[in-house]
Amino acid sequence: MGLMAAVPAPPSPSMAAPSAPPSDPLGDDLGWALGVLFRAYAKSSHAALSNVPGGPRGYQVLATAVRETPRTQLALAHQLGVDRTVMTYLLDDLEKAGLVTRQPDPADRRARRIVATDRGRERLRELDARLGEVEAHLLAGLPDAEQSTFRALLQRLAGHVNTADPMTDTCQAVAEIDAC
Amino acid sequence: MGLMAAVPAPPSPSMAAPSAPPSDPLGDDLGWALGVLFRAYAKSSHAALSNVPGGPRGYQVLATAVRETPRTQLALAHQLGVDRTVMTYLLDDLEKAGLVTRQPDPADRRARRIVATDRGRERLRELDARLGEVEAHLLAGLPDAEQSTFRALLQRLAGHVNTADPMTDTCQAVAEIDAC
DNA sequence: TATTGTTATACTCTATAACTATA
DNA sequence: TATAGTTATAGAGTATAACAATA
Repeated sequence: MGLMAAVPAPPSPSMAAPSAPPSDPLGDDLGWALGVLFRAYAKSSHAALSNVPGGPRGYQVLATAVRETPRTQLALAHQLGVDRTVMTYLLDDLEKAGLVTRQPDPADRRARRIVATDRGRERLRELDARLGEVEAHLLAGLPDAEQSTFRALLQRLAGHVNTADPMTDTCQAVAEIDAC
Repeated sequence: MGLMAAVPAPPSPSMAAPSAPPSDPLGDDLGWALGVLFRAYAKSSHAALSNVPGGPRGYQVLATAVRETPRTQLALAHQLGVDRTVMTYLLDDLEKAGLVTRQPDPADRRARRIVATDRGRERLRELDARLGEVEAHLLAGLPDAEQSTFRALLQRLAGHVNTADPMTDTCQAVAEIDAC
């Protein structure tokens, strides 16, 4: 049983991982492999997104602003799973960089709609191209056919995991833990 | 291009993730799926390891102490990819819990060899059982045959990624970034 | 009174540097 | 002088709470 390293909470991304799977006589090592792959992707995408204020999360905000109909800050925060106070900082920086603007919501004068600027749209195209390279490079160790297989299986798994109630599931899987 | 949420550095584990892949007209969404799966595993394993001081990293130290020949703190730190100062705190807690002991290195009086106690060995067995359940549950959305396929492909990918020089690779993948 | 967004404060975790003891 | 381990300090990043404007 491997377990990816440094799972819990890297405040500064301690993305270092064990260079070898902890001796696991029983065979496979899902946690370790998953952690290695995730960290590799996180590291590469972080580099690919050094262009965006806020890094990966700034990218997500920008992408949502470009691709979906304008949303309020709070809606954006919920959708992306970040705190609303963090969203404020993120938007401050993105707006300063001229990639998005805060516009008054005609229906609610408390709220602000986040819309991408032309510059933001253009920037997003660059970033998506870079991310495409990162993804391709991450899978480069596999022949094409197996890349497709892996992507498909991963997608299906993520769909299942995402659909299921996370907390219920966690407690089912680890029934003997009292904290649940 | 999805990109898992909150990639960079959750000081407190902001493990929240977008509940849906950012609209991606081009099809697949590797980053999002990888992030969802990783976070699900991180969350479940964190719960499964609430029993160990230091959480997932405490588990790794314990597992290494049990399964490999005794190592010095510094060797452990390098092997697991953590700072040596963090290793001190980790070992303080593990030793306080009676799971490992610091023993003098006969060859170097500066160094300490980390060895697991009987209690530590027993605890590790429990934890491995729990992690096994977590892994099984994570893959439960796939039929058995495809679980094996996924595990095998993931393992191969992790092997490749881990072998390649990470920094060189990152810069190759994102050639236009000056920071490299 | 409740809610959107902002600001200020405290907390968590990590990395940096300074210190002790050995080599 | 360099290294193993410890301790103290500062830093990055998040969450909590208090605040202003509006509903």
